[in-house]
Amino acid sequence: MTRGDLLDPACPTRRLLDRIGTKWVSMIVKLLAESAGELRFAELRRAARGISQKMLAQTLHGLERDGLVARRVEPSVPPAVHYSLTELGRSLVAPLNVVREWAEANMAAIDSARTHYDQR
Amino acid sequence: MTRGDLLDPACPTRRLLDRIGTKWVSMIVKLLAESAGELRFAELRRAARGISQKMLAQTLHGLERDGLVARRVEPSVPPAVHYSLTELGRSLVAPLNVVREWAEANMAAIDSARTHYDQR
DNA sequence: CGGCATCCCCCACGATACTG
DNA sequence: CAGTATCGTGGGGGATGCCG
Repeated sequence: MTRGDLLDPACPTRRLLDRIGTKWVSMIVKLLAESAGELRFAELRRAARGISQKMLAQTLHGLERDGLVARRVEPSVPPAVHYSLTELGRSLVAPLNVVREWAEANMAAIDSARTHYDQR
Repeated sequence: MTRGDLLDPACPTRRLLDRIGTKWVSMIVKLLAESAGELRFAELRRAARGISQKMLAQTLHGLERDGLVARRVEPSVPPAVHYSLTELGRSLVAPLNVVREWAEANMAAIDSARTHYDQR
């Protein structure tokens, strides 16, 4: 077991960051968490401003593959596909919120540091 | 203000993840946090197995620019450069630990989900 | 409606080499 | 020792178009 060994490529944290660090994951998890239920593909597409069809589908498939998101297909014409968080997915919401709170509290400081640094 | 609007490219969380999500950041922050003091370039290089000189330098500069890491040059021959976490950097350790704990607790479940998914 | 398929670009990252 | 410089590549990601 490589527990705690962030230096190892197999380290859980490193692998998790490889996933949730990807551009759209935290956004989609947040949208599904707030919806408190299911969202359709088009609804997600509208809500996630700026995302391309390709990346939305790709991200959702990745999340489904990881067991974080459930996909339910309604056999109608035209087809309706609904996405929701699994229990595992919901358990990730709290950790993400911690990160979000830190970011909201400290990104201004980071920006400020950056500006000063760049002006030297 | 774009507070809480993860959908906005200017959103703090999104921008933070763009930073700490980068391959080596969490690793270096962890090493500096555990050292409880300063580490030299070569020490970091040895500790962060697999990192290239280039990426180590690049990541450290990025962290310094963001005010998360302090750099202290000892004017000797050969030169000795010491890196440490700033207060801002140290404040990021706790949120990262939350993510790490979630990862350690749940990555097995994710891997399991992935395996099952792939075998269908 | 909910996707794949395709093309293309850019940049994170690695490998190697060189310097004060 | 602690870096820069340069080159090359893989894959993340966008734009567009087609399909059941």
